[in-house]
Amino acid sequence: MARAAVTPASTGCTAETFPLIDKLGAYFPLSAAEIEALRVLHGSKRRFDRHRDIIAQGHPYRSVFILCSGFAWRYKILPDGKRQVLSLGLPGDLIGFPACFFEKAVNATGSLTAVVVATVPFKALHDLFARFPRLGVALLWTAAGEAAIYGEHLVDVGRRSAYERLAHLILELLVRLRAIGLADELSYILPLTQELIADVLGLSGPHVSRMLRLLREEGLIGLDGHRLTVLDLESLTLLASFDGDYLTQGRIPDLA
Amino acid sequence: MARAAVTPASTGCTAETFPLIDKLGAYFPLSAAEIEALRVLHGSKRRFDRHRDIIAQGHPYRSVFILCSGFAWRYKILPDGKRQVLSLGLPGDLIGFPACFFEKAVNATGSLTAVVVATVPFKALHDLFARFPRLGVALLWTAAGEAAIYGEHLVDVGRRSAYERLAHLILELLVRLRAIGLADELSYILPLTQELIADVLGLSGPHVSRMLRLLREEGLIGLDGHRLTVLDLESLTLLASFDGDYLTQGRIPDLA
DNA sequence: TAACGCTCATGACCGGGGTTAATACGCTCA
DNA sequence: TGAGCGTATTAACCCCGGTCATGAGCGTTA
Repeated sequence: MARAAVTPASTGCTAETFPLIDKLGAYFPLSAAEIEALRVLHGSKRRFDRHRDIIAQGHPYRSVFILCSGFAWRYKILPDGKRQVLSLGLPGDLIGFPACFFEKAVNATGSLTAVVVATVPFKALHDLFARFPRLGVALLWTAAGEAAIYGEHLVDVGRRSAYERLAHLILELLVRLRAIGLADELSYILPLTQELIADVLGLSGPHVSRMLRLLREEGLIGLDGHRLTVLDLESLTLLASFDGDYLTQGRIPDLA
Repeated sequence: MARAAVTPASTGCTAETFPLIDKLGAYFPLSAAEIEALRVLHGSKRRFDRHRDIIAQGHPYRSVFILCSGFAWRYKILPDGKRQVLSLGLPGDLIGFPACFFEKAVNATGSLTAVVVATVPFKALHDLFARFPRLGVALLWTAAGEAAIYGEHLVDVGRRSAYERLAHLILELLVRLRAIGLADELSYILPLTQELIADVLGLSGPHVSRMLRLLREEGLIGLDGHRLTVLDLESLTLLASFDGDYLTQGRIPDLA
């Protein structure tokens, strides 16, 4: 399944596609009316350059954003300057959750690359639920998927060694990027700097560098610029105790 | 606001109350029909002794559980035996999420104390959404609250020292338990063993013991058996860089 | 009352990973 | 072509917190 190399510039779909619809459609077959309603939801699009705040901590938001293209991150900065990345947003992900449910956003969300987001007023979301309850369930389903990812990240940071964490993140990104057509069978453009990887995994920059070198020396991965290639999937999977089930959200409850 | 001492045996409401309804009602005023529907949802109750699995990892579930009384935890055990607690369930919390959206539960959920749970078939939840879309939004709201808690836990484990983590957890539990009437102004019965605290915070048992001693020696907390008392709220808050906003989910979107 | 198990306490040891700093390697932009 | 910045690499040092071990306290069961 060879694909043309994905350049960092084209991280995601174009502004004309609807990755969220693709994603929900994979959960259960959408009716024409549902698809149309979701399209309408994408009405007002907005572009951000890289390294901008889409959601600023402490500000009020009455909207959710659908990430149409590009990468985003949710993060928190502590008073002493330490930073922790809470989640990585890929095209098709909903961002602005949970911020929209709070008086003031508890976390900031920013663009990692240039991004296009569709702004969905909370009210529109609520109306959508009223008209298409199945879509409400579907959104709960995506929230469940995110919760599962959080869980693995907690295990990473709490109980895995730096070496294992890195292996786990590499595999998680491989699976997630592959699901949206942004990775080849065994390789992808790493959309993160080492500094950011460190803040995802609760490590320091230099240590990420050390562990990446080790993974290279052990022949588990190849790294050429930002192009990462998994060389020994089996060893990496074992090392990280990686079980991709939490990412392949295959369950289809009886909504017929 | 003095309350009778809460003994570990009576952790939560009786089987006749509906803490989830109280919780949602605090979000926005529920109609009589909505309350009635939620009551019906509590139809089939089930009791578990302490230290049982309510949800076993790898098994399929087509239900959500409302925790009516007692404490629960969601956890993951790694192949090498290490354990990480992913979340703590208090009365009024929904458990079985995200398990019910997966073919096989990705995490296990167990009872910490004796518990009473109401079993809610996924189908019933879906029907509820169809009839009362506002309740669907309300459930998304509770999911948002959980997501915020996860975020803080990630920051804890990733970027705070053991001492700070402990302070943060103590304050989080104070606020959460107070919200459901299970804590006094500044003290509560700690529903966890030190071993479990360690697995929540990504630490070792002995180190939790050391840090608790330090907190006591510094005069920040008192600990008599399992009764924990916050002696210096201000210092503790500063130390943990604790901002309870993420727990007081006060936002009421326009659902009128 | 003794035996058992669970939980907590505390000490000795040491290793993983943080910190700091210096250097090198590209980019982009003049 | 070089200045300047962001990013990656590598080394020296050392501390936080894990591991292992021992023992105490205490409730439960026989």
